[in-house]
Amino acid sequence: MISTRGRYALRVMMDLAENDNGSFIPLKDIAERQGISKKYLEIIVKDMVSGGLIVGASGKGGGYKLCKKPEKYKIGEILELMEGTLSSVACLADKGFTCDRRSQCQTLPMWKEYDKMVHDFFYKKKLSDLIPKDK
Amino acid sequence: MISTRGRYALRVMMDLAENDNGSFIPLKDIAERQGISKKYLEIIVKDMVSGGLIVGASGKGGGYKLCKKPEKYKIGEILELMEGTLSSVACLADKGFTCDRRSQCQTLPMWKEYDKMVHDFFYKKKLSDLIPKDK
DNA sequence: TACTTACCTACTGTGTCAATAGGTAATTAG
DNA sequence: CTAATTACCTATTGACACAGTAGGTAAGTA
Repeated sequence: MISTRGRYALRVMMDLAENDNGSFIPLKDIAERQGISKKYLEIIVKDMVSGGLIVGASGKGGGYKLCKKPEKYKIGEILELMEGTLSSVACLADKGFTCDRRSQCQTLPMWKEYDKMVHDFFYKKKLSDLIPKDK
Repeated sequence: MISTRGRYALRVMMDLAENDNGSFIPLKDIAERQGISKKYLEIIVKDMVSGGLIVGASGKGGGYKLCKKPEKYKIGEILELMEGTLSSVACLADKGFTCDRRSQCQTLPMWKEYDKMVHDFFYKKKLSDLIPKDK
């Protein structure tokens, strides 16, 4: 289940794309437009900065800005950064996961097939796909 | 992320299918074969009975049994029963969920598309698809 | 009657989710 | 230089789910 972290991050990205005017956009504005607690968004946006999705600038005139064009962002990279993984099961999500039944596991192929489908779905979609053009 | 409830339930179903000999199979045997705590399985299996996936019988010679042929079970129905929902977001999972942004939500179509894809994937797969034929 | 098996209630430790609270550091406008 | 603005930081909280464990009761068979 996609949590608010991923969903809010997506909305922040969309808000930044839709309200882009070349300068930085304060979080206060985003929070008000989106109807999300600014305090909570701070945590989310912080991770988006450290994850390289957006850039932040302190001080007056500061705020946040996309660092790529909306069509360059894949929805998958946004969700994966915020959710940690898009994998359906622990044995595929954790890199160092060990399972002594792995070789004989009869469900693993299905989970792999599922994971690939999910990955493809979200990596085919771009941030720009979510924004109405007639704006 | 699919939890142990769903994954273990799947393994119990497969175990029942593979070891079917017409009579009831004790949980003890299943737990040993699968390497899962019997105590924990009790909780899971209880819900599988009340959900109508399998039938249980008490007393000596008791245990559990499938109530349909393996090819009649859809993986989706098993997972959905155990996980509560397969939906990706709360606004689609909860029936009584209200969101005042629903009408203007720009991500909802994507979530709906995703949910449909996931649903189709797991409802196309049958329990029998997971069992090797050369057994 | 003894044995086996499902079924029931209760509890626990760990972790995540979704925030809230109260600060500090950086930057700019006046 | 000062005040205002803004990002950024640490800590805490309550609720809840996850993954079990523990110990008992009811049901059915040999």
